[in-house]
Amino acid sequence: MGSAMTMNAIALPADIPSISAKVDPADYAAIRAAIAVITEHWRDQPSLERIASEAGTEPARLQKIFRRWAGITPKQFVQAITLDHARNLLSGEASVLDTAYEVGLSGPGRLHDLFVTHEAMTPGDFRARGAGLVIDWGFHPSPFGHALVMATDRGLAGLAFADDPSGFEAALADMTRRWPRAEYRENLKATGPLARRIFDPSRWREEEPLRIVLIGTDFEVRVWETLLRIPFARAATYSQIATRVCSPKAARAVGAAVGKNPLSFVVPCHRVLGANGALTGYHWGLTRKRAMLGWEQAVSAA
DNA sequence: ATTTGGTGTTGTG
DNA sequence: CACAACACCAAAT
Repeated sequence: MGSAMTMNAIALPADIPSISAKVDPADYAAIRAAIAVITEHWRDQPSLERIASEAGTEPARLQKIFRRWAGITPKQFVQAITLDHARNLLSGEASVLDTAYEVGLSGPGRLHDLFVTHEAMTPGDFRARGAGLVIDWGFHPSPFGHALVMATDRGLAGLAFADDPSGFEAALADMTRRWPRAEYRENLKATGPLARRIFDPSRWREEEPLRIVLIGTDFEVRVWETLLRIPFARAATYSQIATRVCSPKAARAVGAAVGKNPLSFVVPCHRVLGANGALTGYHWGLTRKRAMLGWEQAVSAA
């Protein structure tokens, strides 16, 4: 970890507002450990006892909090993340993206998604107009660890993750580095409602779309827009996205752009897999990517 | 199983 | 302007 960035004095308020979902976010640490174990050993279908012991938890407690988090048991989760299953996410039919464009973001019979309206800001715009841009930020609990929410008055601009408070500084530095000219201020009052809404599917409403601001190059923004068309609990490959945005050969360029997505989860870069169904990479850790995919499977099965 | 060669975009000098 | 780096991919060892 580089220490050139001295981002001291991150105030940690005592009263972190908790999200209203049925998930107790404090348990994510145990859940994350369990998922890490599962990720390592899913090939040999580990038992609940083994998962719990290797994760340093009691089986009964793990069963309970995991179920509250995902709606399914750790054992079912093991089945949900096998390679075969990941391949199934990639479309049975033509292409998830093709059908998404035909049907629209959310059609009948398809799960609702986090409705989003976006406006793009090119780096040029940002430099010119964003000279006085103020970004409010705050850490909030989420089903995937502590979430760093960053917002402007024009909408949500950044979403990052940290496993525990010791990672806050790094996460914040990672994000502020992307828009060096902006002015940052901690403001939980502004970011709290966004955090609550983003991670609670029951609050996703078509009538009140979530406003987001995409700050990136032309190409990057086009890639991120395409990601928004991948339906909930489904997945697409890098080359499918490349075909849509540019040329099928551009898969690698797409990978680079996907990796720079500043709005993880909201812009669902976790739904992009390699051509063989393997999870290729994730800026905030492959474990978290698996957690998000598994969580979506569980939520959509309900 | 691993290696290789072809790719588009971006950041750096 | 050139060049390396990249969350890729298919084909050839």
